[in-house]
Amino acid sequence: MLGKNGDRDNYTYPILVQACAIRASEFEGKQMHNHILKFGFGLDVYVQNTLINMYSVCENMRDARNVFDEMPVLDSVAWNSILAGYVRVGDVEQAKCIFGRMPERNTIASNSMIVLFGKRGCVGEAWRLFQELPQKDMVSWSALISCLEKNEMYEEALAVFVKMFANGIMVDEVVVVSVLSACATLSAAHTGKLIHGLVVKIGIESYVNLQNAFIHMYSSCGEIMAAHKLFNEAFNLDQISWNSMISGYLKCGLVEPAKTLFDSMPEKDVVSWSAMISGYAQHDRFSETLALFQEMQLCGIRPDETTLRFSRRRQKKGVSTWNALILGLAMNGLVEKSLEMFSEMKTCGVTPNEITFMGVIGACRHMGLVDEGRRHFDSMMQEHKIEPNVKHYGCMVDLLGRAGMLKEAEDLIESMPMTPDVATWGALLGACKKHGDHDRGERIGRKLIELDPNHDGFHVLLSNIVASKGDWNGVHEIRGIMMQHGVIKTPGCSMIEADGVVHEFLAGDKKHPRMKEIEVMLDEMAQKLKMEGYAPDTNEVSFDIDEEEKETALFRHSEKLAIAFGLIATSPPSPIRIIKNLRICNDCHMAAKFVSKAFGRDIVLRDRHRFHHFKQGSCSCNDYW
DNA sequence: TTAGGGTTAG
Repeated sequence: MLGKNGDRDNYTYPILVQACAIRASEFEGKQMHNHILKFGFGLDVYVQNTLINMYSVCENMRDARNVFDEMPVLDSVAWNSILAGYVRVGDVEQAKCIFGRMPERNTIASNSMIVLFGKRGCVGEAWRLFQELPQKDMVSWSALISCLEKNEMYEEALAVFVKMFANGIMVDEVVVVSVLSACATLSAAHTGKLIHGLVVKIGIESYVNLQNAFIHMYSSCGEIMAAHKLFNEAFNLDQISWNSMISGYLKCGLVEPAKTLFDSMPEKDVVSWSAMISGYAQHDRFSETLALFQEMQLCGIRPDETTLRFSRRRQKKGVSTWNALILGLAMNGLVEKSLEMFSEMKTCGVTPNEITFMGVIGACRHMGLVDEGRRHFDSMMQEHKIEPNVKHYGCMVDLLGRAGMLKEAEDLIESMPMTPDVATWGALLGACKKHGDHDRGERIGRKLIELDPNHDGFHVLLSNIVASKGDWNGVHEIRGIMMQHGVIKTPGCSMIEADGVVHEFLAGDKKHPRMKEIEVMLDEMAQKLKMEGYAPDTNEVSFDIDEEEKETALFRHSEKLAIAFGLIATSPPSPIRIIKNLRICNDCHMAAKFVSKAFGRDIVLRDRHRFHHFKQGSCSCNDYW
C-alpha cells in the first residue's frame, strides 16, 4: 500500500487512511500518517480529518487530538470527528468541552452527545438535547431510542419509536434492531409483529441482523413457531442466527429440537456449545450436560476472548468476593491460605465486614487456632468497630470447645451481652461429647432439650453422651422424651453422583438396585481396611448391643454405603464425591482415610460443616473438625 | 467526499 509517492496525492491518501479506520488498524494507520508527513501532505484539511477519524476509531485519542490541535483551519467535520472519538471512549469531560467550544452546533454533533448521555445514564440530558435540536433527523431519533433502551426504559423507547413513525421520519434497520430488543425484554410480541409487518412493507426484512433480532424477539416472547418459520425461510443466515435459534428453542423448553439443530450446524463455535450445555443444565439433564462439556473439550473448543473478558470484568474485588474466598478456602481445609487472604484483603484496602469475621474465626476454628481466633475476635471491636453478634460468639464458643477448653467456652457464653442462641449452646454440647466431658455435657444437653424440645440433634447428642457413660436407663429416658415430643432423628443421608444420576443412601439402606454388589464391596472394604490397621470405633454406636453387632451397624452408615457404591460405579482418577446431610462420624472419617489409601481413590466428602479431602490415608481437615 | 444511531447468540 505504501511505497514511492509518485502516484499519491491528497485525494488518494484519505482513502488509504479511511481503509485503516475501517479495519481499526492503528499500526497501518500510523505508518500511513508518517508517510503522509514525509511526502508533505500533512497540511491538507481533508487528509487531516481522515487521520483524526482513523485515530478516533482506534480509540487513540492522544494522536487524534495532536492532529486536531495542529490544524490551522478547523471545519465541522474535524470538530465532529474529534467529538465522536471522545464519545466512543466515553470521555464526558473532553466531549462536553469540545461540544461547548464548537463555533457552530450541528445535528451530527448533537446526535453524538445524545449517544454519550445514553452511555452515561444521563437520560434527562439526552432528552433535553433532543428536544432543543432544531433539526432532528433519523439518527437523532434512533440515538434517543437506544439511549432509553440502554437505560432500561423500554416502554418509553417503544413510545418514541411510535412517535417517530407517526412524524413521518424514515425508519431503517438500525433503529428497528434497537426497538426489537425492547420488545424482547418486554415480551411485547404484538408490537413485535406490527414492526415485522412494517419492516416487510418498507422492504428491509432481509438484513441478517434484523432477521436475528426477530428470531430473538419471537423466542423471547415464547412465539417459537414464528422464530422457527423465520429461520427456515431466511435467505441468508449467519452463525448468530443458528445460535439464536438454538437458544430460542432452549428458552422455550424445547431441548430436543435444540439438540437436533445443534447437531446439524455447519459450524459450532464456543457460543453454540455453551448455549447447548447450559440449556441441558437448566433442564436438569445433568448427564448430557457433562457429556457435552467433555465433547466440547475433546473438540478443542476453548473459551473465547469475549468469554474471558466478561468473566475477568470484576476488576476490583469487593468485600463479598474476598469473603467467599476466605470462607471457601477455610471450608476446604486450606486454613493458612484463608488467613493469608484476609491479610491481603486488608492490604488491598478492602474493609472487612461481619461476614468476613465469620470466615476468619471459622478458619481458626477449623484448625484449632485458639490464640489467633481470639486475636481476630478482639480486633473486630477494637480495630474495625464491628460489634460481634451472636453468631460470632457462637463461633468463638465452638473454637474454644473443639480445642477442649470447655470451661472457657462456658464462661464466654455466660459473659455474652446478648441471650445465647441454641446453636451456641449446641456447639458447647458437641464439644463436651467430643472431649468426653459427660457431666457438663449432660447438664447442658438437658438444658438444651428444654430450650428447644423439637430439635432432634440435641436429643441425639445428649443420648449419645449418656450412652458413653454406659447409662442405658438414661438413654431410654431420653428416647422416651423424644417420643413424647414427637421428635424424630434426621436419618444420616449421603448422596453420590454417578453418570449424571444422584444416588441417595440412608444408614442401613438396602433399597439400592445394586445392593448385592455394594454388599460385596463392603466386605472387601472391611477386609482390606482391617489389613491396613483399621479398628472400628464402636463408641459411635449408641445402642445397647454387643461389639460385633456394633461393628456391623457401623459398616452400614450412609457414608460407607456411598463410598462402596462410589468404588463400584465411578472410576479413577476422578475422586469419589459425596455429600452428607449431617456431620461425618469419627468412624466413617477414619474409614474414608483408610479407603483413600487401600484403594488408591481420593474421596471428597462435604458434610454439614465443611469439605473433607481424603487422599493417601489422610484428610485435609487434619482430623480436626 | 472525510463526521453521528443498533443488536442479535452464551
